Amino acid sequence: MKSAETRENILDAADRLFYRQGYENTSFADIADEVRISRGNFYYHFKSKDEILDAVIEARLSDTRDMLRQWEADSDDPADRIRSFIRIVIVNGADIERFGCPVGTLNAELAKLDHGAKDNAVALFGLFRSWLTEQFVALGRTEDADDLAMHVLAFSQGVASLSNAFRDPAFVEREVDRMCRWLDGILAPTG
Amino acid sequence: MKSAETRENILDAADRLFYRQGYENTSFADIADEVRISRGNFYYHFKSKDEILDAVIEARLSDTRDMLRQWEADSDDPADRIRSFIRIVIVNGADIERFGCPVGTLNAELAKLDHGAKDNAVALFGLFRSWLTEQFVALGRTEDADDLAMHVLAFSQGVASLSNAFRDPAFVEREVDRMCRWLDGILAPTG
DNA sequence: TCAGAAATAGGACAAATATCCTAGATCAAA
DNA sequence: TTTGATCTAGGATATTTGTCCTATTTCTGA
Repeated sequence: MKSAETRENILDAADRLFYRQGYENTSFADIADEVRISRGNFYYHFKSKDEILDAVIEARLSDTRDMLRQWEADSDDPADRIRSFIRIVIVNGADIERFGCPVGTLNAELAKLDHGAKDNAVALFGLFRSWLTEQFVALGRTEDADDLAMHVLAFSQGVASLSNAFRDPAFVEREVDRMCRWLDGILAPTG
Repeated sequence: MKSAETRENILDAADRLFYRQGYENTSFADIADEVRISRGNFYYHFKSKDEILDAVIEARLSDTRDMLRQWEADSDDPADRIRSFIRIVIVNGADIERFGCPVGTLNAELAKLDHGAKDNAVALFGLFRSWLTEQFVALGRTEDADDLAMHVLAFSQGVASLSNAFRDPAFVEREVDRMCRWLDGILAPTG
């Protein structure tokens, strides 16, 4: 069945273009050109632009789950896992400099468009949020685990936003270091 | 001369709509409807959409300078001034929940559009950055004043992004408190 | 091999949009 | 009051975009 492959190609191109150009600013023609497919074929696989967006978000959710699982596999230490998250802004530094955080910028755009898929995009944030919360719970911070998770999320969004604006890798590294020190402080409180 | 007034009205409407709907997603018709003016009249005052964007950013730069001056007038204490900045996310909380940070979201959108006005938008960030830097210098942190300024900026961007996603005022307050405690730590180091 | 289903191509179309153009209205100064 | 500049309205246009439709090609199972 060739269908699944074409669908996958469309999805990949849409994912990439939505990230780089934004959802609204990406046309069917853009995607079709990238996949080297006709608009007609396009509509055979996706009935509307909204449907592609839903599928793209679904794919990102799935990819994110895989990444989180990978981080879990990489280390049993919740602190290490959290550090894996903190370092995303370095690992994906080049893309973030050019296009911002894929989660944050999609969410911001959909909020402005008042688009129905915004909740799905928020679910992407939710994935990181609940995963980070789990790690903090595992570290014994049962009561404020969610607050700490949100703090770490906020860090990554702030760094991504300014990285996209000023394009200064040194700033990103400094903030990552600072965040890691903060995490160390969480682990071994001085009080 | 009625001209200046009409131009001002167009600018106000464009500013508001660009913030709420995004630049790309706001059409001339949208602005014209809001101002109750014809498209023709429109083009008498602005030759292109890009020209309006430039003017909007210019206006925001001017408004921001006024706000910073006001904060300077409100207190001679640099720490108080920095706290004024930190509290923006609460003062403008309602708008940020719905539309995100006007600076950050515009910047993100223009980066994706690869729009020439992106540098102007970054200048908006730059205004806050240099102002915050000045305050930290006044606090005696000459060496790392800019780093600290960027850290405070990153805070506001992170909080704005997540506020826009999750719409939780309690989170915003917690992060503001945390940031103020961090600032206190800067002022009176324990070491 | 062959019929029916699946997949693809590309033209057609209506709506939206940025921009242009021209005619009419308004206003300030002589 | 008249004249010329300024301002405004709205139609015209070319382009883009999302969507639909039909014809053709490719694949699959009997």
